[in-house]
Amino acid sequence: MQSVTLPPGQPFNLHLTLGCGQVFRWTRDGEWWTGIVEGKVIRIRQDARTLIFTGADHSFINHYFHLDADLPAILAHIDRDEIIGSAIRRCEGLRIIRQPAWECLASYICATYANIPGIKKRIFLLSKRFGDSLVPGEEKYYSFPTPETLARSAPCDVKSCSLGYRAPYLCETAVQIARDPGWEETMRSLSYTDARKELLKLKGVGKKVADCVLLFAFQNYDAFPVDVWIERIMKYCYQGEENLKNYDQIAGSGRRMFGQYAGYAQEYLFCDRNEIIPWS
DNA sequence: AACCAGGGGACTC
DNA sequence: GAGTCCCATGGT
Repeated sequence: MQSVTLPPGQPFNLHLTLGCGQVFRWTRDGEWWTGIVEGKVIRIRQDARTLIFTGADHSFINHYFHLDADLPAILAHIDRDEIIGSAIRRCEGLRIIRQPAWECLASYICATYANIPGIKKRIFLLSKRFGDSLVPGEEKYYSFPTPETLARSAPCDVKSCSLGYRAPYLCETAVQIARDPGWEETMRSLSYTDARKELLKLKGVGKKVADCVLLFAFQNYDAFPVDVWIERIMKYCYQGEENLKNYDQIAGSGRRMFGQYAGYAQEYLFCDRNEIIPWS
């Protein structure tokens, strides 16, 4: 059992961070969360300013949960009005996780037009079917399958994982990534615009998925993914001051309004969606 | 530019 | 058990 103490003045809320829908491989049991990241089974709970965990080391926890970032400074950047201000108050301590790139890409391809419980189930089935068992004897913990494994699982019986019409997209993208071992490194060397263009070449990756991957896997904190909830929130709250008809207008407005940490604003708005949208 | 298919789980009633 | 919705994309 290891622990880290949060730096003074740095808010962190484990439940919000793991439960807000940015990651799909964590499950909560009371105060404890269990997750699988990069082939490791991690258990973690928060006790006030202390994180208690097994399965990973300090530097991993620090990096993964973005604890090295100055969250109050980030929130000060995006705190431009009462709506985001309320979201910040209600969701304070939510941090954007640094996700493994391939798993993030694959997960958000599977996440298209699906609800979060359904996404979690699909990712679990995919890992169970194609990943490696991490705790022999237990049928719960499997690594996320590599692109090579999925690419080989010809012509993709990935369909057995409730992926529906997403299955061929995931398989095609797995083939593409498997062919390009330097993909992640290349992506990290590109600008937001160029990296986005590369992502959009992949099957099953449209603007929304691309922006999620840029934000969650490649730390482009100015990316502003627009899903149905963000679209509703933006239209409900900012219709008067912005043109918000299509994806580019909404994402562009978000990026202009919230600046270099627009992605953090997006996560806080998404997290607070049930309070912002009165009929949800 | 605007429509529509596609698969299926989760949730509501 | 029907109806609706869901962190959208691809194709026409």
